Amino acid sequence: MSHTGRISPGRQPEHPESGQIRLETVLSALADPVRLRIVSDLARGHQDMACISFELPVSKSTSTHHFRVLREAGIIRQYYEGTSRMSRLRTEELDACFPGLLAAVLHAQGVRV
Amino acid sequence: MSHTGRISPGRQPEHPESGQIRLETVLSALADPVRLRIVSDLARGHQDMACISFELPVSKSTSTHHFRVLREAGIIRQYYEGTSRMSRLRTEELDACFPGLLAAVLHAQGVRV
DNA sequence: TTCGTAGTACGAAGATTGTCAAACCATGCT
DNA sequence: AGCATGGTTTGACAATCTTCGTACTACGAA
Repeated sequence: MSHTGRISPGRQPEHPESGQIRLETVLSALADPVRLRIVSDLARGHQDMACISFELPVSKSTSTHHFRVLREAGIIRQYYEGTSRMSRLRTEELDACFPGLLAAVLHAQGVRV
Repeated sequence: MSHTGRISPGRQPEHPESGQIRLETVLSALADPVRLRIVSDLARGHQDMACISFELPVSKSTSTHHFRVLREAGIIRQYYEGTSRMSRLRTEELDACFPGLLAAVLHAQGVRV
């Protein structure tokens, strides 16, 4: 883990910019139990987790799908670290777009903010 | 509007109780442009509107569908007044279940709370 | 270079969703 | 009674979503 962390071209996942994040897309992304759990886990202090460490009740490919939905909605940011794909919540950006939204969702999920 | 407002049996729409309202269902219900607009319109002081007065860009039956989704999610309460079905936001109950959620969504929609 | 690990890509199957038109029902008015 | 209005029900269709297994790629370690 001491080197560059080089990434092969075409492996940088696409993220929407803050200004492009749409409310409906965010709500839609959060309206799924698996994704809601991913978001809750991330907020519970497990920032920058690899996909594998979530222990989701779905297959690998389904897992990839859900992370992509969250990423394309603008809810998480992902980057590679070795073969692992790390995820973190885009908390500040999301709060700038939709103040209080993520906090309300997390609070409803029992995550203390 | 001076009389009893009698309702034929079987026409009282079913609503979930406060305790039965689920976050995922609420998020899912709000993740649609037509329904988001209905909720915004209701919040913009048009409480207790008949379905007809929303001027939605969909057919009658689709309109019925969206109002049902909102009602079954616990977001609106509906009752009959003559042949009209009136709707109102379940603001307090929703805020008791998921504090700040509706406010955040409405704020993101440009509705001042 | 060979192998294992972490994840992605690609169908495909099945369920859900948003939409409509047509037929229907309930209420109020004439 | 008859009619107009507001809404519901039904059935259909297309699109999207969730899920999976299989095959594949990228990286790190031996």
